[in-house]
Amino acid sequence: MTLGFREDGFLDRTDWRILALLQKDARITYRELGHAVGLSAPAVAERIRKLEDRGVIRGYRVDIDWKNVGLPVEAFIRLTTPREASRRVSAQLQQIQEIMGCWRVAGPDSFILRVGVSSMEHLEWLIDRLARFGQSVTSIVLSTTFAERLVETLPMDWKTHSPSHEPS
Amino acid sequence: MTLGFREDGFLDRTDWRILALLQKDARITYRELGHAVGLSAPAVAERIRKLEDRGVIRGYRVDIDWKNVGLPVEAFIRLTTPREASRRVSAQLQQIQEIMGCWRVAGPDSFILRVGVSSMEHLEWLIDRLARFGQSVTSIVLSTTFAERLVETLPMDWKTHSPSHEPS
DNA sequence: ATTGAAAGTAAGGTCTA
DNA sequence: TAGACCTTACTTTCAAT
Repeated sequence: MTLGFREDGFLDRTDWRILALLQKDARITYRELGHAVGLSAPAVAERIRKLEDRGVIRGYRVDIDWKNVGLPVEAFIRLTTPREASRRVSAQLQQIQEIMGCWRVAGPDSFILRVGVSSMEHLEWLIDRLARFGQSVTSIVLSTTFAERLVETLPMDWKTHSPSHEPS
Repeated sequence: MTLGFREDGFLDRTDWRILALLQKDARITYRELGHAVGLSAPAVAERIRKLEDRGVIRGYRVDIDWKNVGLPVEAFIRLTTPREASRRVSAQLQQIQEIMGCWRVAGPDSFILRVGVSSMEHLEWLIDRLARFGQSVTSIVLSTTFAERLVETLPMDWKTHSPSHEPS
């Protein structure tokens, strides 16, 4: 049975299969993609074009292992700044090359930063550099369980089963 | 003139230019890439193959805007678990679809999670589900300054200028 | 379905250690 | 001379009208 056109109001089952394959390998050809989902290459290309137009697909990125390019130390830094400074701080944080990701968050912290550095000495330098924006707390990454989950469909079962029913 | 063979002991200038272009668009053709860096397509393909073999390039991923696919709420959750439980917890966290990224960190926190959910109610459910692993602190993302920096070369100037010399 | 573009393969040239 | 790196030419596969 087919089932599942617009299951979630947005993407049908074929769209999700295409997205799953593109998450694994964004350089896959339309032909292979079509073969995998049972469509012609032009049909797949058209679907992908629509996903791009709708803003679902933002682009395609190479996945670089920074620890193999001289940035072996990774950390999260949460930064607390004076509330009124956040716009200015945000602009300045963008100038700092070591910051790989930067999010403004609600709560006592102002920003969460994901950083990549070449050494502990380098990290120390970075923390000192951030000091003038406010207080920071650094958590050095010991290991990455996963940095990017493969999402094959929306999590939809959460309403049906209660957390307390799960096995320990 | 060429210049820059193994400037940093790892990648030469051409490798970095290729990586920069692949970060912007991982589906760019070898021909375009070659044109941009002044090489033939097979030469570029060969360089990329070597970067893959060396583990610098891990793969190619589609960049999906999850807020356009039914996951409008993003948050970071730091989770503190009993030390001895971390291996078991790590395995169980992988089963939770809502967790988009999961890192084991040093310090008082055990894990940092990046999650994507469909609603505040969904987030509440997730937090409850995480409760049995230990204590959690949730920071809801207000805005993303940037989630993935374009890295065009290694940050190498950090040793030369002191943080205190920067403009305010 | 046809046609141009891209990828993959093979053969050969240059430079350097 | 061996190897790293490049080029051109050719064949096969892919994308798009």
